Amino acid sequence: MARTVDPARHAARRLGIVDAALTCFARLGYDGATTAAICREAAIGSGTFFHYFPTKADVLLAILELGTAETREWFAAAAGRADARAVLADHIDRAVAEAVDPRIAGFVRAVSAVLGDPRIAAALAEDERVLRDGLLPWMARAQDAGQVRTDLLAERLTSWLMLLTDGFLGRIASEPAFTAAAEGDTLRDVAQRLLAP
Amino acid sequence: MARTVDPARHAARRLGIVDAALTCFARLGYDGATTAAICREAAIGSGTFFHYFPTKADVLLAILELGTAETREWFAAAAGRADARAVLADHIDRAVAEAVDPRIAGFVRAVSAVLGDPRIAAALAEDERVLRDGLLPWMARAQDAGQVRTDLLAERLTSWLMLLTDGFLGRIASEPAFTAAAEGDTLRDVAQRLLAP
Amino acid sequence: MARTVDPARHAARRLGIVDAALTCFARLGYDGATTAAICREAAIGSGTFFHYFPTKADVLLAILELGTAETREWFAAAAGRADARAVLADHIDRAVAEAVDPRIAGFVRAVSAVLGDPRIAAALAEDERVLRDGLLPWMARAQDAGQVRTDLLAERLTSWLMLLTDGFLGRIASEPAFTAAAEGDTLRDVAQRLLAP
Amino acid sequence: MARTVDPARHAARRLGIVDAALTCFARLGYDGATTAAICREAAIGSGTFFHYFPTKADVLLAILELGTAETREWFAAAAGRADARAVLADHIDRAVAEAVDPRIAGFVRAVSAVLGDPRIAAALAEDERVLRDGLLPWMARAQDAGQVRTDLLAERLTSWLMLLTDGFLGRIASEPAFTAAAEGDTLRDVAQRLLAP
DNA sequence: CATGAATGAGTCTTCATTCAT
DNA sequence: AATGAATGAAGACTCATTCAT
Repeated sequence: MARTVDPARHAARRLGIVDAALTCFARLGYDGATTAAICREAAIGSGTFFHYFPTKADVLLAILELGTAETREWFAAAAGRADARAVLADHIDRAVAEAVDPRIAGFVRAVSAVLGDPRIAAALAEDERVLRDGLLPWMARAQDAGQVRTDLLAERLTSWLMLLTDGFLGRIASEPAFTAAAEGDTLRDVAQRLLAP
Repeated sequence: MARTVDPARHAARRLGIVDAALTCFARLGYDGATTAAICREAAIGSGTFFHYFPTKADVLLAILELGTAETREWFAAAAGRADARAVLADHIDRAVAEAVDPRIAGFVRAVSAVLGDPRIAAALAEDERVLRDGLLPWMARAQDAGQVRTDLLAERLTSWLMLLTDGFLGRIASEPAFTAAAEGDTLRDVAQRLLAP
Repeated sequence: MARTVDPARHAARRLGIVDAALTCFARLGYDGATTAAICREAAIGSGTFFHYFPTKADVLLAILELGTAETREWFAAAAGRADARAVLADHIDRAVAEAVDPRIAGFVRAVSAVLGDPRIAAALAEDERVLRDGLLPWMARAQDAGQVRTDLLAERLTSWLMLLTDGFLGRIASEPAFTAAAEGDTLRDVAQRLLAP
Repeated sequence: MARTVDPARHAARRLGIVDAALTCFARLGYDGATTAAICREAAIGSGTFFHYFPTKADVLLAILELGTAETREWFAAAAGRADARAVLADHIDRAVAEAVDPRIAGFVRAVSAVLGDPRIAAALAEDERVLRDGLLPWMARAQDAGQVRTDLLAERLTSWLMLLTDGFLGRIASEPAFTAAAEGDTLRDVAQRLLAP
């Protein structure tokens, strides 16, 4: 009776749950997304759910960590590029591309409902930190290169850039006519206006 | 036959509950803010809470409606002013002033957790509508006066202005170092950059 | 400061509450009839209610005791009559007459929901006892006079007579077409058939 | 993939809850029978209760429907019999047999406390209807055969027969000395006297 | 005397989580 | 590994009752 643990199968199933949870969190909010609802969406039994995740909060953590990892990779890939301003522009593009998945905005909203949980607050802070740490050196370099304004510290400029992309997501969540596809160009323009020397 | 109606006392008590609820919602999120917690904060018994509000959701609605009413009044007071660009600028100032209460940002986050409730979704939509309907004519007038750019429709420019103020609140909620006091001037500057022809 | 306690006014008000309570109990059942509902029906404040009755159960007790007292008086008035069978017949007539108030049947149902309360169980038992003690001697006398069957003890015959009048009330409560007016004659006939030697 | 559905086990457990609820309703009335009390009686956790019944009212409905189904079956089995009067007599016997479970009378009382709930009112009306619809044709046939009196319409005679069996239950509930065993014969006799031409 | 605002004990119900199969 | 029946802690809300005015 050779148990074929098949890690690929395991990972696939896990991802299926993560995806179902993302859908449910986005649609119903964190508390509204009962584990039962997630299991229904993932077409699994509740037992299976807790076989893959010890806690409901852990799926949310997994989603957050997935995002954080992607961000980390994106900046890792950017390492070595020469044009700092271009990296910042590409970051905006990436934010627009991400916002095309309509669940993202809803999910971001859902997360804020659980900031009471310290693990989730930590994961969110980590996500912020990775993004900020990724952006900050490029912002500084762009300043050095005279590509962006220098009347504000790189730290604050970075915050404002993040304000822009976060606000972009928020608008998508609350205004049906406001879509990533239609407003992406304006986001690029506004970021340009924000950063312009 | 001494009627103890005293509407002033009633209103004061009601406001006390609203205030306690705002505090709790901001700190704990909607679901985290149990009615018990709100009652503790307001220093009342649970019975009293439900004497003033039929439902937990109704306090939240009351808070939202208070905000909507304030917005309505603000625009009512603005009616008749001549300089449209100045009205828009004052709106930004108002947003900054409002964001000085650190609970506001947390509250805004908490609300999004309950969008499943149709009454709350409606109240939030109404809040948006009142703000948008208040801003839109001024934006249009400012365009006519050549005070703001005309390459984007007034509707979209308004959305972007709202994106900015919402994002401002969001940043305050998630970044301790980002305060209304310190960043208010930058908000004014960025709005200026957004709108500049 | 001569306090005019005016006992008449007091009694009238008390009776108003009793009447409102009877209406509510009949319509809503004991638990369904909240003190708030009774106060609304009686057009008084909740404070006034508890000014007249220490407890919700006490109004119900008052209603029961009113009924018991009436029964007691009825039998007191019958004392000295000669024709036992006629007294029994008149008792049936009285039961029919009472059942004309459509609230009675509903009230009887409502009471059974509160038999858990020992005071109410006692009051109900007392009501039964008074009725039984009132009927029993007449039943015995009627047997002695050869007016009713003697194959069953007077005690059991009395129980069966009560079964008939209680069942009559129950039917009125559950079958809209079954009214005291329309079925009173049949009740008299069936009682006659029950008791016939 | 071992499915633990085992419908037999499920049905058994469900029945156990129904039985415990019947006991509690009979002893404590509907409102007095808290879900906690029922769970204690059934030796299950509160969660289990709501795993089987969405609502406390639903157990009561289940009990009622069980009774209605039994009645339906009884009349289905009687279909085709020749002697209508004998069917009516057997119905009386069935009523007596049913009344041997001392909880039945208490349960019947408890139900009347919840007639405010439209679902329960409907279920009770359906129960009545099934019984009446079952009895009526036999009563009519018995009249045609000259086995029962014809001075009252079959409908009214049926009501009176139901009055008798309901009153029988009521007496059992309120008079400890009045038992189904001891008074069953008298019920048969009184029914005979009621129906005799 | 009359009132109704305030109270909190007690209820039903939900839902994340465990565990035997 | 996968399942879903069982669990009980926790929460929203109701309502009889008290008491200051």
